[in-house]
Amino acid sequence: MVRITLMDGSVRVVEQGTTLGALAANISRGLAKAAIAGKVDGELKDLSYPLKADADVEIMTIESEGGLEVLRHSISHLLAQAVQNLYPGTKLGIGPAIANGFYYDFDSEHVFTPEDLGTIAAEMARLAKENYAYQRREVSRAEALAFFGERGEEYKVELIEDLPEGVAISMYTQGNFTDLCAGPHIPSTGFAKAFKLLNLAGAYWRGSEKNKMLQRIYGTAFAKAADLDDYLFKLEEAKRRDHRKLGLELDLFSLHDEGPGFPFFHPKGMILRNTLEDFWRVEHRRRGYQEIKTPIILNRKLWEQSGHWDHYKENMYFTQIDDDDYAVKPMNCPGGMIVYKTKLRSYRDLPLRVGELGLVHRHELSGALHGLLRVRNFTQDDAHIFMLPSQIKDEIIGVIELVDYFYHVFGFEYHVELSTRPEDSMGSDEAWDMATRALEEALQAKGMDYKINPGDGAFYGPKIDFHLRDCLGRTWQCGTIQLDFQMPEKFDLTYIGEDGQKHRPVMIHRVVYGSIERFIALLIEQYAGAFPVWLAPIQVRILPISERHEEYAKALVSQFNELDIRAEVDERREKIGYKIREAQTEKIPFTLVVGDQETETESVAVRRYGQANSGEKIAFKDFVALIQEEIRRKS
RNA sequence: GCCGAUGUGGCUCAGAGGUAGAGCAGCUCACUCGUAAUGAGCAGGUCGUCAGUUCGAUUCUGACCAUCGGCUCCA
Repeated sequence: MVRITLMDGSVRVVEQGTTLGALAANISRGLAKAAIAGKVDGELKDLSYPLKADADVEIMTIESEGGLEVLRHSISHLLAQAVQNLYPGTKLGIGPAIANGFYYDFDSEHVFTPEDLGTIAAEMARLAKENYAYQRREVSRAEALAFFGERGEEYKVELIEDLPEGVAISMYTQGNFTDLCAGPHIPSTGFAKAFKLLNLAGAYWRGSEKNKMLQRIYGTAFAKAADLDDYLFKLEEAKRRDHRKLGLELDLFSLHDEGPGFPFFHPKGMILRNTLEDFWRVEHRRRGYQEIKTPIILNRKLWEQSGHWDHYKENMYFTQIDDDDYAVKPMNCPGGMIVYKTKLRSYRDLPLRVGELGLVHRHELSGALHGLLRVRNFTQDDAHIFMLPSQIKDEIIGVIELVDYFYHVFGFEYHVELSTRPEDSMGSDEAWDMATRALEEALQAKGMDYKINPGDGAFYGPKIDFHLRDCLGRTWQCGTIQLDFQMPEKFDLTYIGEDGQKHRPVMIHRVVYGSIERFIALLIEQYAGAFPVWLAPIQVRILPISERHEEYAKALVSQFNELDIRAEVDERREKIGYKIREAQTEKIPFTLVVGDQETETESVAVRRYGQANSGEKIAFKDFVALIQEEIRRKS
């Protein structure tokens, strides 16, 4: 007999060899039905796993988060089975569960088309109905190599060869299909009830562009059909928030063949930009930042000195002036270095916080361009902080707090990553260690959760990245803090210390928005285009009922203008319903209807965006107070 | 850059080997109107670009460009 401790702390004594499935049945009939896998002493196991010794056990149901992952992973095997049935000779890559579903990579003679997805899904449904059991078998390395080698599964062979010594190698078989897999899996294919194949993509084997490109099929799966429908509906909803669609509809910006990756900002988009920049300037001035502007094109020698020529050339654009080589700046820092060096600095000047809204150009691969989220020129809300080594931690904490404050104002949730030394980089290991440790300590001092991103730092230093989410759940790096011991060295930056001697300052590169363009894209999606009043390109639209109310409407507009409130009149000879509809379509926060009653009483009938059946009449001066308060609160 | 898909008036989309349509938007006219579309009329496209096949191509083929979904890369 073995003693099993369950999640709730209760203990069951069962016969040795009892399977997890039998244990679940022993606990309750409901659990037996919902169970798909389990955890034994924290390790994921199939329901068929026999309990050999005393253990802590958790039975996982299909509804639980871990359970959903098991289900999705199992359905990726089902996908592979269907594909190999339909397209014999297809070789298998990998097929994991991912955040919202799963994928499987294939190497096939057949080029999959979107139409094939329906055929494959039908085959999957057929296989699910057959209700094959997922049977686990542990094998020796030699046996596994022989099995997959015989079948020409070169990718599986490569995976097996890379498995560490001593690890158990297992294979799962359902019907005529066997895959190399650690498991666990659902008991049988019949559990796959609600799944959908979503799209096709190319993906390099093991994520390296040096390898062959495989064909990846993405899909998703849920415990029940209602959950799947719900998810598919949310995907559709998300498309409505897409900043590329809303940017066009709301007339904020446009992209053209004449400048791929070089966005054009329209008047309304400029209001957004300028509002964000104004806010940025106010908040930075308050925190002791100064502002500079450095040139966009600078001499080749500068880029050689900074190390960009050696480490960043592929991403840069070049030009010639009077037979000399110049580069268009991909970063603002070298310009900032030059400004620092324009005079002798004292330790009393430090920390020196110097900001720059700088337009940088970077050559991104054509296939990577994406609306305003990935472009080839963008404005960084950059700043370089020059400081004493003793000021590092406090300065980093100051930036972390600043970023947190900004994102909070816009209602963004974010996650943080710490990126360490990349392969192509400069400087000593000691300097990198010191810098990485300083960033880590600051994060710990703030009690922040963070993920480590090995080898993803800038070529001159490690960094803390702040990631925001787009409407489809993809995350984008926005804010970043990069600690740099290299540039001060390269440019021989100095300050005069208390001892009257020259010393080397340390510097931070940091951005809060990251890229104004990217931040605007995420804002559009965050608010679904319905901006809070302080950001809205048009804050108030006045709709006169008829021609005789136009004069009053115009008088209101000039009063709003006096107060820096962005207002306009819709003077078209249209019915009020038509004008209301249009103002709502344009997501204008406040629509004011003015007719005889309002004209006579110096009032306005207020309709807020998204609120039907309103039209509350209030005095004009009361409305002004209301909107001013809302602008002030940035809500 | 790589894999796949797409590319028709400002926008959303239909269409066929014989030289293009709809709705919305725009313009004109009428209606002067109280909270999500008043009616009528007009105008607007060398069908992404460049080659090729053909008596003839926007429709077939190829190359290129751009966009979309990924991979890679990064703010």
